[in-house]
Amino acid sequence: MSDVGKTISVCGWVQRRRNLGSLIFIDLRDRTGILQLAFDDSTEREIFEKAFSVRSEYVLAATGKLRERSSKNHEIPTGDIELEVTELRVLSESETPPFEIIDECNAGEALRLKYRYLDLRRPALQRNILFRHRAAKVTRDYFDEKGFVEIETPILIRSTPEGARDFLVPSRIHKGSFYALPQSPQLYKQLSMVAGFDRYMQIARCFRDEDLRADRQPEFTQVDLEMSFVDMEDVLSLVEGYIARLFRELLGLEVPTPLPRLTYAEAMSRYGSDKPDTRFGMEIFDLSDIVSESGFGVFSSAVGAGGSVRGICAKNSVSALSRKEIDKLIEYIKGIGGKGIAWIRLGEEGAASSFSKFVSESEMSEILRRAQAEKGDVVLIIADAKNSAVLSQLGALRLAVAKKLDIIPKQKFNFLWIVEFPFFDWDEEAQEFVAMHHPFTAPMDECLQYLEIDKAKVRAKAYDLVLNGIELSSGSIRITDPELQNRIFRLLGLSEEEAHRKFGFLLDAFRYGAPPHGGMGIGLDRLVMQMLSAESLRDVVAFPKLQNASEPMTGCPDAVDAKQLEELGLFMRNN
RNA sequence: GGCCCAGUAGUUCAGUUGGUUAGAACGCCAGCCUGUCACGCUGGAGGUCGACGGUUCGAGCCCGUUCUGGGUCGCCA
Repeated sequence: MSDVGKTISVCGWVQRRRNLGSLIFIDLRDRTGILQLAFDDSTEREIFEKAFSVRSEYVLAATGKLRERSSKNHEIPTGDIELEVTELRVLSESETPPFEIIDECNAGEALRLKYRYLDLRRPALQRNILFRHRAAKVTRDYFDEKGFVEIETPILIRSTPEGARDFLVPSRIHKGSFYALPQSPQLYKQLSMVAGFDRYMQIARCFRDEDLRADRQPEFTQVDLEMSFVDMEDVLSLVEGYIARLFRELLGLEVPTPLPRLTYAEAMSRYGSDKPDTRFGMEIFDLSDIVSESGFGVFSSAVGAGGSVRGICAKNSVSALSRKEIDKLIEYIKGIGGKGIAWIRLGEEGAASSFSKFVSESEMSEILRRAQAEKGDVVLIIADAKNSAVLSQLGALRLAVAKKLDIIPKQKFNFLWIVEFPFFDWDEEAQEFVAMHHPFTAPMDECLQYLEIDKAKVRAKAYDLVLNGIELSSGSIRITDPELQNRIFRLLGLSEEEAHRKFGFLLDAFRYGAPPHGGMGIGLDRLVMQMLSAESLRDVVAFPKLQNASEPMTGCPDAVDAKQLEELGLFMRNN
């Protein structure tokens, strides 16, 4: 190192102190790494004693001369040098932390979140947060270069009771009225298009008052985009450029573009999911034609009732998927609303099946041929009178089996566009068609003719970007034609009056020259999580919430005092 | 709201069929140690076994209730 011999000052936290009697080493840590401080018989007595009294996580300022170590450590970048300390100040003492500040620390998440400021000192989390910073930087650079304008949209907005639950904020000035926190800047970015900012972007905080998951936080960050005078292809290729740039600059990986595409219908029939993980095969096959007349009533009645019988084939899994393990899978399927699983195990000593006594040999061999099953494989079959149930259960089963067999390759990034989403979604409870997307999503041009006649046939100009089975982003081309918009509102059972009450400001805006536009929102937290192969969003969000939506460090949410409630004109019911 | 898993030392965990004084590792404290780097060696402190109730001569262990955390389904246009 060229700096050897120089006198420098450093500040940082004590990672570790090694006391060898008349020789003390301290590993001083800051976010750039570790530097070893050395104290020996040449060190002034007073300083040596100070070094002796230092403990983990004390904050130190040390001055001294950099020198080569007499025995080097090749494990760390600064392993060749150390600081011969001539001045030492303890800037701050530290109590013993509740867990060790090391990457190998496996203290419980709740404890680590209670002391998040300590957790964040761990190099792994420091790296994640810095990585995220760089991702945000690349994002701004890319879209700036493409002519996008970053516009901040409000956090206190009008509640639009569509989709997820809103977080509400009571108004003091307008008692009894509430703001909502945005689920996304959707309406404002569309208004920005009307305002003539034909390329908008924002790294936007979004809020949804729904239950949490490992990949779902109540507040999250989205790279939010909207563009005027574009069609779907423009949006897709722009986002592909963004993804490619991000992976190139941050990971040194080339993401081949254009990214592969699947229609929603294809994704559902092959993977049983609108966000398929394509890092492994195990695609779904249809057995309905083979078993429609089957002696196995479960099969034939499912087909007869308009449903289907489909399966997946788990290659080389006969030892991993014992009957006991299959029973567990059956329990799992029952847990998500299924009736069960029919199975065939192709073991060394021949085939065993849960339904062989009900079907003919020829039927069985046809099933195996369709499954492309060979010795060592296990075929899992689901039958239901509802096609969508068969597919979604097999989709879930496919993932569960892949995890069980550990056949999902790590360090692989499979991007996938899902296009041609259905415009309407059949609501089983209400027995009616409801919007699958927000009501400003445009139907595909060739589907306009079916709007009133055959809702199931209508597809939307909507698209999702999926990465390794996780929905990263979704977007659409919007409706800007007031006539079509009113038609859609009617079809969704929204009266003109109601539509105007909810979205009047947007509809009004569209009367004054609305450019055709479309856009997308890309989940930054999820994207960064995937890029870092992190297990949970909590590894890439600096101050996340627990599964119960609380934050143990600050103790939020919490009750407020009576005066605050009174000012807001609110009262609490005691139950 | 449903289902599954886990709560034992500061932390991560072990704890046999219900049986004497509940253990380990790391961390912490003290002593020894001149080249460590996950330093080493010796010693020490540290526990309402999540809480409540029950069964039993006897409960960390069995039963019930409850609380907490995680995962998941519902939910997330």
